[in-house]
Amino acid sequence: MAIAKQYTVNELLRRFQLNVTDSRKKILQLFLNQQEALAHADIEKKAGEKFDRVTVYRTLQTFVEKGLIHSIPTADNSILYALCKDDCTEGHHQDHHIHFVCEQCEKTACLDQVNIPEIKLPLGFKKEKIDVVISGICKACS
Amino acid sequence: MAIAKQYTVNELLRRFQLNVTDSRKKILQLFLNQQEALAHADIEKKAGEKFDRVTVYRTLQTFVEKGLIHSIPTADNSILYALCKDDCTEGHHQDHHIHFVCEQCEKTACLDQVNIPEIKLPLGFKKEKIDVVISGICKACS
DNA sequence: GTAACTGCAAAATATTTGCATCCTT
DNA sequence: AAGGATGCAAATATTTTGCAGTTAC
Repeated sequence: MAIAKQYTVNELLRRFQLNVTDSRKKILQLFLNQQEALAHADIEKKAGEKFDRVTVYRTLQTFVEKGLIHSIPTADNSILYALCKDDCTEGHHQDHHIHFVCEQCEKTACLDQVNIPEIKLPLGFKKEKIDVVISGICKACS
Repeated sequence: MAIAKQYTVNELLRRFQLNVTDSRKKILQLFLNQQEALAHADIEKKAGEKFDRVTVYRTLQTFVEKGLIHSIPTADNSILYALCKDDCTEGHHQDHHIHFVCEQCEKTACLDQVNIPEIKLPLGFKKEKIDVVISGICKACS
C-alpha cells in the first residue's frame, strides 16, 4: 500500500490494522511532517511532549512489522526509520529506492525517484532484498 | 592497498602503520582465516582466549580508521566488519563490491567479483560513497 | 626511554522485559 | 467487557572513558 500525504494519521493507522492511540498518532505525524529519516532519539526529542522511551521502541517496531515504515541501515550503527512509500506489506518491505545520507547536514532521505539498477549476482546466489545507501552531499547543501 | 592472503599478519600490520601487538595479530588472523564478515560478538567468541571487550572495540576502530577492515551496515543494527580487499586508505573506504547476507546461514560476505553499477543521482546530489547490501540465499545454501 | 596499547573498573547509553493500569474497540 | 497499548521499574546489554600497568619500538 502506498502512503500518500492526503491520508490523515487516523486513516493510515486504520488501513494498517493498528489501533488508533495517542502515541501512534503523534509518532506517525512526525514522519508525515517531513522528508528525512528519523532515528529513535530524534523521535524522543521532536515529540512536543515526551513519550516513554519504551513506547517509542514498541511503536517503531510495530510500524515496521506492519509495513508503515522501514528501517535504513547506516554504517555507524544507528538505525533510521522512514515512511514506506513503496508497496510494502506486513513482513515484506520492497524498497526499490535508494537512501541518501548527506555528510554535511547529516540528514538521510529516501530518493524515491531513483531506481536501483539490476545487479547480476554470481551463479547460485538468489536475491531477495536489496539496500542501497549512498552518502555524499545533498541538493540542499551543495 | 589491496590485502592479499600471502602477507603475514605482522607484515600487514606494519604496512598499515600499526604497532604489532598480540591482540591485533590474533584479531587480524581471524579475519584472514575466513570469508565471512564478523560482528564484535563473533570476535569475542572466536578468539581462543578471551580479549577484553574494550580491546576488541578499540582494535576494530583502529583497523577501520587505518583502512584494514570496513564496516558493513545491516538492517538489524548490528555492525559487521570485513577485510578491505579494495584499495582503501586511511579514512577513505572505497567499497566497490557488494555485500551479501544469507537469510539461511546468516553469514555475510563481500562479493568482490560483483561490481556496483553506476547510479545516476538527481541534479544537485554528489555521490561520495555507496553501500549495497543484498540479502537472499547464498551459493552454499541453495 | 617514550609513546602507544591493554586491561580493569566504572560510568554512560541503549534495549528489553514484567506487570499493573489505562485506553480502544 | 476483552484485548491491546502504555508507563513505570528494573533487568540486560552495549559502548565509552579514565587510569595505572605493560609492551613495542
